[in-house]
Amino acid sequence: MQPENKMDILKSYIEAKGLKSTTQRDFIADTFFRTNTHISLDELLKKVRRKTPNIGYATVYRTMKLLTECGLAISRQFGDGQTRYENLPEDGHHDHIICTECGKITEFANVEIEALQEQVVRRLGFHIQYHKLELYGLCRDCSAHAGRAPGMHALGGG
Amino acid sequence: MQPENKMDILKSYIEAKGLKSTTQRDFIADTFFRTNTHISLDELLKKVRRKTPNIGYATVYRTMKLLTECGLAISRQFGDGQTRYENLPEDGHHDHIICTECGKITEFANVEIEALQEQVVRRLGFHIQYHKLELYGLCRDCSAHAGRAPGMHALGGG
DNA sequence: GATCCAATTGAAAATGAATGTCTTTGTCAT
DNA sequence: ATGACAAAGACATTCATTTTCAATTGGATC
Repeated sequence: MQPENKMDILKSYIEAKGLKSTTQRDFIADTFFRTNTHISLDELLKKVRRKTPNIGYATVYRTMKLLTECGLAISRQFGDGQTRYENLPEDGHHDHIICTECGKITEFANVEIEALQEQVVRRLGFHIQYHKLELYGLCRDCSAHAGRAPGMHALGGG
Repeated sequence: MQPENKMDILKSYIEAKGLKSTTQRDFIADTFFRTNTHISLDELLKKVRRKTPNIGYATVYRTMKLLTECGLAISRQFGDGQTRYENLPEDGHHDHIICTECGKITEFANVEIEALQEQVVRRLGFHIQYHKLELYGLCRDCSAHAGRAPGMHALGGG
Protein backbone atom coordinates (compact mmCIF):
# COMPACT_ATOMS: atom_id res chain seq x y z
CA MET A 1 0.00 0.00 0.00
CA GLN A 2 1.30 3.46 -0.89
CA PRO A 3 1.67 6.26 1.67
CA GLU A 4 -1.04 8.22 -0.17
CA ASN A 5 -3.62 5.52 0.41
CA LYS A 6 -2.67 5.20 4.03
CA MET A 7 -3.00 8.94 4.34
CA ASP A 8 -6.55 8.66 3.01
CA ILE A 9 -7.39 5.95 5.51
CA LEU A 10 -6.04 8.13 8.28
CA LYS A 11 -8.07 11.12 7.09
CA SER A 12 -11.23 9.03 7.03
CA TYR A 13 -10.56 7.76 10.52
CA ILE A 14 -9.92 11.27 11.80
CA GLU A 15 -13.07 12.55 10.21
CA ALA A 16 -15.14 9.66 11.50
CA LYS A 17 -14.00 10.33 15.03
CA GLY A 18 -14.59 14.06 14.76
CA LEU A 19 -10.91 14.92 15.14
CA LYS A 20 -8.98 17.61 13.31
CA SER A 21 -6.15 17.20 10.89
CA THR A 22 -2.99 19.08 11.71
CA THR A 23 0.28 19.77 9.97
CA GLN A 24 2.31 18.01 12.64
CA ARG A 25 0.25 14.87 12.71
CA ASP A 26 0.14 14.60 8.95
CA PHE A 27 3.87 15.02 8.73
CA ILE A 28 4.60 12.46 11.44
CA ALA A 29 2.24 9.97 9.84
CA ASP A 30 3.74 10.52 6.41
CA THR A 31 7.25 10.10 7.77
CA PHE A 32 6.22 6.88 9.46
CA PHE A 33 4.51 5.54 6.35
CA ARG A 34 7.75 6.02 4.44
CA THR A 35 9.79 3.87 6.81
CA ASN A 36 10.01 0.14 6.36
CA THR A 37 11.83 -0.75 9.55
CA HIS A 38 10.58 -1.50 13.03
CA ILE A 39 11.03 2.02 14.27
CA SER A 40 11.02 3.20 17.87
CA LEU A 41 9.50 6.48 19.02
CA ASP A 42 12.93 7.98 19.55
CA GLU A 43 14.06 7.05 16.09
CA LEU A 44 10.88 8.38 14.53
CA LEU A 45 11.13 11.60 16.50
CA LYS A 46 14.69 12.08 15.31
CA LYS A 47 13.62 11.50 11.72
CA VAL A 48 10.72 13.92 12.03
CA ARG A 49 12.84 16.61 13.65
CA ARG A 50 15.27 16.64 10.77
CA LYS A 51 12.65 18.65 8.87
CA THR A 52 10.56 20.00 11.75
CA PRO A 53 12.85 20.51 14.74
CA ASN A 54 10.30 21.75 17.23
CA ILE A 55 7.94 18.79 17.27
CA GLY A 56 7.56 17.26 20.72
CA TYR A 57 7.92 13.70 21.85
CA ALA A 58 4.33 13.64 23.08
CA THR A 59 2.98 14.55 19.67
CA VAL A 60 4.80 11.68 18.02
CA TYR A 61 3.63 9.42 20.81
CA ARG A 62 0.03 10.47 20.37
CA THR A 63 0.18 10.16 16.62
CA MET A 64 1.53 6.64 16.82
CA LYS A 65 -1.15 5.75 19.31
CA LEU A 66 -3.73 6.99 16.83
CA LEU A 67 -2.16 5.08 13.95
CA THR A 68 -2.11 1.94 16.05
CA GLU A 69 -5.77 2.46 16.91
CA CYS A 70 -6.86 2.69 13.31
CA GLY A 71 -4.73 -0.27 12.31
CA LEU A 72 -2.20 1.60 10.18
CA ALA A 73 0.63 0.83 12.57
CA ILE A 74 1.41 -2.22 14.65
CA SER A 75 3.16 -1.83 17.99
CA ARG A 76 5.60 -4.50 19.03
CA GLN A 77 7.84 -5.28 21.96
CA PHE A 78 10.86 -7.37 21.18
CA GLY A 79 12.13 -7.38 24.74
CA ASP A 80 14.71 -4.61 24.60
CA GLY A 81 12.44 -2.31 26.58
CA GLN A 82 11.38 -0.17 23.66
CA THR A 83 8.10 -0.28 21.81
CA ARG A 84 8.63 -0.44 18.08
CA TYR A 85 6.15 0.44 15.36
CA GLU A 86 5.72 -1.37 12.14
CA ASN A 87 3.83 -0.36 9.03
CA LEU A 88 0.67 -2.20 8.08
CA PRO A 89 2.16 -5.09 6.10
CA GLU A 90 1.53 -4.98 2.34
CA ASP A 91 1.50 -8.70 1.80
CA GLY A 92 -0.41 -9.94 4.77
CA HIS A 93 0.84 -11.21 8.07
CA HIS A 94 4.43 -12.07 8.86
CA ASP A 95 6.51 -12.97 11.89
CA HIS A 96 9.97 -12.09 13.12
CA ILE A 97 13.38 -13.50 13.80
CA ILE A 98 15.50 -11.39 16.10
CA CYS A 99 19.24 -11.79 16.37
CA THR A 100 20.18 -11.82 20.05
CA GLU A 101 23.68 -10.64 19.22
CA CYS A 102 23.29 -7.69 16.83
CA GLY A 103 19.56 -7.03 17.28
CA LYS A 104 18.76 -7.33 13.59
CA ILE A 105 15.12 -8.08 12.89
CA THR A 106 14.19 -10.28 9.93
CA GLU A 107 10.66 -10.94 8.75
CA PHE A 108 9.27 -14.17 7.45
CA ALA A 109 5.92 -15.73 6.66
CA ASN A 110 4.80 -19.31 6.74
CA VAL A 111 1.30 -20.41 5.87
CA GLU A 112 1.58 -23.85 7.41
CA ILE A 113 2.47 -22.46 10.82
CA GLU A 114 -0.52 -20.15 10.64
CA ALA A 115 -2.81 -23.03 9.77
CA LEU A 116 -1.56 -25.14 12.65
CA GLN A 117 -2.10 -22.26 15.03
CA GLU A 118 -5.70 -21.98 13.88
CA GLN A 119 -6.22 -25.66 14.64
CA VAL A 120 -4.74 -25.44 18.11
CA VAL A 121 -6.78 -22.40 18.99
CA ARG A 122 -10.05 -23.87 17.80
CA ARG A 123 -9.38 -27.03 19.75
CA LEU A 124 -9.03 -24.99 22.94
CA GLY A 125 -12.24 -23.10 22.36
CA PHE A 126 -10.53 -19.79 21.69
CA HIS A 127 -11.54 -17.29 19.08
CA ILE A 128 -8.25 -15.96 17.69
CA GLN A 129 -7.75 -12.26 17.00
CA TYR A 130 -4.05 -12.03 16.25
CA HIS A 131 -0.78 -13.61 17.22
CA LYS A 132 2.90 -13.01 17.69
CA LEU A 133 5.61 -15.44 16.78
CA GLU A 134 9.14 -14.38 17.55
CA LEU A 135 12.18 -16.55 17.03
CA TYR A 136 15.36 -15.53 18.77
CA GLY A 137 18.81 -16.69 17.76
CA LEU A 138 22.00 -15.82 15.95
CA CYS A 139 21.85 -14.50 12.43
CA ARG A 140 24.18 -15.83 9.76
CA ASP A 141 26.78 -13.13 10.34
CA CYS A 142 26.80 -13.43 14.11
CA SER A 143 26.87 -17.23 13.94
CA ALA A 144 30.01 -16.93 11.82
CA HIS A 145 32.07 -15.05 14.36
CA ALA A 146 30.46 -16.55 17.43
CA GLY A 147 32.25 -17.82 20.53
CA ARG A 148 32.67 -14.48 22.25
CA ALA A 149 30.71 -13.20 25.20
CA PRO A 150 27.15 -12.70 23.94
CA GLY A 151 25.62 -9.26 24.13
CA MET A 152 21.97 -10.29 24.54
CA HIS A 153 20.03 -7.55 22.82
CA ALA A 154 16.78 -9.18 23.78
CA LEU A 155 15.72 -11.06 26.86
CA GLY A 156 13.05 -13.59 27.61
CA GLY A 157 12.90 -17.34 27.55
CA GLY A 158 11.07 -20.10 25.87
CA MET B 1 9.85 -31.11 38.71
CA GLN B 2 9.28 -30.72 42.45
CA PRO B 3 10.22 -27.58 44.37
CA GLU B 4 12.82 -29.60 46.31
CA ASN B 5 14.72 -30.48 43.15
CA LYS B 6 14.60 -26.91 41.93
CA MET B 7 15.91 -25.82 45.30
CA ASP B 8 18.85 -28.17 44.81
CA ILE B 9 19.56 -26.78 41.38
CA LEU B 10 19.49 -23.29 42.81
CA LYS B 11 21.85 -24.26 45.63
CA SER B 12 24.27 -25.75 43.13
CA TYR B 13 24.13 -22.63 41.00
CA ILE B 14 24.71 -20.41 44.00
CA GLU B 15 27.62 -22.51 45.11
CA ALA B 16 29.14 -22.63 41.65
CA LYS B 17 29.06 -18.85 41.40
CA GLY B 18 30.50 -18.38 44.88
CA LEU B 19 27.34 -16.75 46.19
CA LYS B 20 25.80 -17.21 49.60
CA SER B 21 22.49 -18.73 50.50
CA THR B 22 20.12 -16.67 52.59
CA THR B 23 16.82 -17.17 54.32
CA GLN B 24 15.07 -14.49 52.27
CA ARG B 25 16.27 -15.72 48.92
CA ASP B 26 15.42 -19.30 49.74
CA PHE B 27 11.97 -18.30 50.85
CA ILE B 28 11.30 -16.17 47.78
CA ALA B 29 12.53 -18.96 45.51
CA ASP B 30 10.46 -21.55 47.32
CA THR B 31 7.38 -19.35 47.14
CA PHE B 32 7.93 -18.87 43.44
CA PHE B 33 8.49 -22.59 42.80
CA ARG B 34 5.13 -23.29 44.40
CA THR B 35 3.21 -21.02 42.04
CA ASN B 36 1.98 -22.29 38.74
CA THR B 37 0.78 -19.03 37.27
CA HIS B 38 2.60 -16.37 35.31
CA ILE B 39 3.34 -14.22 38.29
CA SER B 40 4.49 -10.61 38.30
CA LEU B 41 7.02 -9.16 40.73
CA ASP B 42 4.31 -7.29 42.59
CA GLU B 43 2.18 -10.38 42.96
CA LEU B 44 5.13 -12.44 44.12
CA LEU B 45 6.17 -9.75 46.57
CA LYS B 46 2.66 -9.69 47.99
CA LYS B 47 2.66 -13.47 48.34
CA VAL B 48 6.06 -13.46 50.03
CA ARG B 49 5.11 -10.68 52.41
CA ARG B 50 2.14 -12.61 53.72
CA LYS B 51 4.63 -14.67 55.71
CA THR B 52 7.61 -12.34 55.77
CA PRO B 53 6.31 -8.76 55.75
CA ASN B 54 9.62 -6.94 55.75
CA ILE B 55 11.09 -8.27 52.50
CA GLY B 56 11.89 -5.56 49.97
CA TYR B 57 10.95 -5.25 46.34
CA ALA B 58 14.58 -5.19 45.29
CA THR B 59 15.28 -8.51 46.93
CA VAL B 60 12.46 -10.19 45.08
CA TYR B 61 13.64 -8.52 41.92
CA ARG B 62 17.20 -9.73 42.39
CA THR B 63 16.10 -13.23 43.29
CA MET B 64 13.99 -13.53 40.16
CA LYS B 65 16.86 -12.22 38.10
CA LEU B 66 19.02 -14.95 39.59
CA LEU B 67 16.41 -17.63 38.95
CA THR B 68 16.07 -16.45 35.38
CA GLU B 69 19.84 -16.58 34.97
CA CYS B 70 20.08 -20.16 36.08
CA GLY B 71 17.12 -21.21 33.97
CA LEU B 72 14.71 -21.98 36.81
CA ALA B 73 12.42 -19.13 35.84
CA ILE B 74 11.42 -17.71 32.50
CA SER B 75 10.62 -14.03 32.16
CA ARG B 76 7.89 -13.03 29.78
CA GLN B 77 6.23 -9.87 28.56
CA PHE B 78 2.69 -10.25 27.39
CA GLY B 79 2.25 -6.61 26.52
CA ASP B 80 0.52 -5.31 29.63
CA GLY B 81 3.70 -3.53 30.71
CA GLN B 82 4.64 -5.97 33.43
CA THR B 83 7.26 -8.67 33.31
CA ARG B 84 5.86 -12.00 34.41
CA TYR B 85 7.78 -15.02 35.63
CA GLU B 86 6.99 -18.59 34.84
CA ASN B 87 8.30 -21.76 36.41
CA LEU B 88 10.62 -23.99 34.42
CA PRO B 89 8.10 -26.12 32.54
CA GLU B 90 7.91 -29.76 33.68
CA ASP B 91 7.04 -31.20 30.33
CA GLY B 92 9.23 -29.23 27.98
CA HIS B 93 8.45 -26.14 26.01
CA HIS B 94 5.00 -24.67 25.60
CA ASP B 95 3.40 -21.53 24.21
CA HIS B 96 0.57 -19.27 25.30
CA ILE B 97 -2.89 -18.15 24.40
CA ILE B 98 -3.93 -14.92 26.06
CA CYS B 99 -7.53 -13.82 26.29
CA THR B 100 -7.74 -10.16 25.30
CA GLU B 101 -10.91 -9.74 27.32
CA CYS B 102 -10.25 -11.31 30.73
CA GLY B 103 -6.46 -11.67 30.51
CA LYS B 104 -6.49 -15.39 31.21
CA ILE B 105 -3.34 -17.16 30.04
CA THR B 106 -3.60 -20.71 28.72
CA GLU B 107 -0.65 -22.89 27.83
CA PHE B 108 -0.36 -25.27 24.94
CA ALA B 109 2.27 -27.26 23.13
CA ASN B 110 2.48 -28.38 19.53
CA VAL B 111 5.37 -30.35 18.14
CA GLU B 112 4.55 -29.71 14.50
CA ILE B 113 4.68 -25.96 14.91
CA GLU B 114 8.06 -26.28 16.58
CA ALA B 115 9.36 -28.41 13.73
CA LEU B 116 8.19 -25.94 11.11
CA GLN B 117 9.85 -23.12 12.97
CA GLU B 118 13.12 -25.01 12.91
CA GLN B 119 12.86 -25.37 9.15
CA VAL B 120 12.13 -21.70 8.57
CA VAL B 121 15.00 -20.62 10.75
CA ARG B 122 17.51 -22.92 9.14
CA ARG B 123 16.47 -21.73 5.72
CA LEU B 124 17.21 -18.14 6.71
CA GLY B 125 20.64 -19.02 8.05
CA PHE B 126 19.70 -18.35 11.65
CA HIS B 127 20.81 -20.42 14.60
CA ILE B 128 17.78 -20.55 16.89
CA GLN B 129 18.11 -20.10 20.64
CA TYR B 130 14.52 -19.84 21.78
CA HIS B 131 11.18 -18.54 20.64
CA LYS B 132 7.92 -17.04 21.75
CA LEU B 133 4.57 -17.81 20.26
CA GLU B 134 1.63 -15.95 21.65
CA LEU B 135 -1.90 -16.22 20.35
CA TYR B 136 -4.35 -13.53 21.36
CA GLY B 137 -8.08 -13.89 21.23
CA LEU B 138 -11.25 -14.53 23.17
CA CYS B 139 -11.45 -17.55 25.45
CA ARG B 140 -14.51 -19.77 25.46
CA ASP B 141 -16.19 -17.87 28.27
CA CYS B 142 -15.56 -14.43 26.84
CA SER B 143 -16.62 -15.55 23.37
CA ALA B 144 -19.92 -16.65 24.88
CA HIS B 145 -20.92 -13.27 26.24
CA ALA B 146 -19.19 -11.18 23.61
CA GLY B 147 -20.60 -8.17 21.85
CA ARG B 148 -19.77 -5.60 24.50
CA ALA B 149 -17.02 -3.02 24.38
CA PRO B 150 -13.78 -5.00 24.54
CA GLY B 151 -11.39 -4.33 27.38
CA MET B 152 -8.10 -5.16 25.65
CA HIS B 153 -5.89 -6.49 28.40
CA ALA B 154 -2.99 -6.86 26.02
CA LEU B 155 -1.83 -4.78 23.12
CA GLY B 156 0.16 -5.45 20.00
CA GLY B 157 -0.79 -6.52 16.55
CA GLY B 158 -0.03 -9.21 14.09
C1' DG C 1 -12.69 37.50 6.85
C1' DA C 2 -13.88 37.41 11.89
C1' DT C 3 -15.40 34.52 15.72
C1' DC C 4 -16.07 30.71 18.62
C1' DC C 5 -15.30 26.03 20.37
C1' DA C 6 -13.07 21.95 20.64
C1' DA C 7 -9.08 19.45 19.45
C1' DT C 8 -4.08 19.77 19.32
C1' DT C 9 0.38 21.05 20.53
C1' DG C 10 4.65 21.27 23.24
C1' DA C 11 6.90 21.68 27.59
C1' DA C 12 7.03 19.93 31.74
C1' DA C 13 5.55 17.01 35.24
C1' DA C 14 3.83 12.51 36.62
C1' DT C 15 3.79 7.72 36.39
C1' DG C 16 5.37 3.11 36.84
C1' DA C 17 8.48 -0.54 36.22
C1' DA C 18 13.18 -1.78 36.42
C1' DT C 19 17.68 -1.11 38.15
C1' DG C 20 21.48 1.05 40.85
C1' DT C 21 23.49 2.86 45.27
C1' DC C 22 24.70 2.61 49.86
C1' DT C 23 24.72 1.29 54.64
C1' DT C 24 23.76 -2.37 57.61
C1' DT C 25 23.28 -7.18 58.26
C1' DG C 26 24.16 -12.06 57.59
C1' DT C 27 26.87 -16.04 55.91
C1' DC C 28 30.61 -18.92 55.92
C1' DA C 29 35.40 -20.33 55.84
C1' DT C 30 39.13 -20.02 58.82
C1' DA D 1 34.85 -15.91 67.35
C1' DT D 2 36.10 -13.06 63.53
C1' DG D 3 37.02 -11.12 59.24
C1' DA D 4 35.91 -10.84 54.33
C1' DC D 5 32.52 -10.30 51.37
C1' DA D 6 27.80 -11.23 49.51
C1' DA D 7 23.02 -9.93 50.39
C1' DA D 8 19.26 -7.31 52.35
C1' DG D 9 16.55 -3.35 52.64
C1' DA D 10 15.63 1.40 52.03
C1' DC D 11 15.98 4.70 48.96
C1' DA D 12 17.32 7.07 44.78
C1' DT D 13 17.77 6.93 39.90
C1' DT D 14 16.91 5.74 35.29
C1' DC D 15 14.17 5.17 31.40
C1' DA D 16 10.20 4.77 28.57
C1' DT D 17 5.73 6.08 28.56
C1' DT D 18 1.68 8.80 29.69
C1' DT D 19 -0.76 12.78 31.51
C1' DT D 20 -1.44 17.68 32.57
C1' DC D 21 -2.14 22.27 31.27
C1' DA D 22 -1.72 26.74 29.17
C1' DA D 23 -1.35 28.42 24.66
C1' DT D 24 -2.34 27.58 19.86
C1' DT D 25 -4.71 26.05 15.82
C1' DG D 26 -8.33 24.03 12.69
C1' DG D 27 -12.46 24.50 10.72
C1' DA D 28 -17.35 25.25 11.01
C1' DT D 29 -20.35 29.11 11.29
C1' DC D 30 -21.70 33.77 10.98
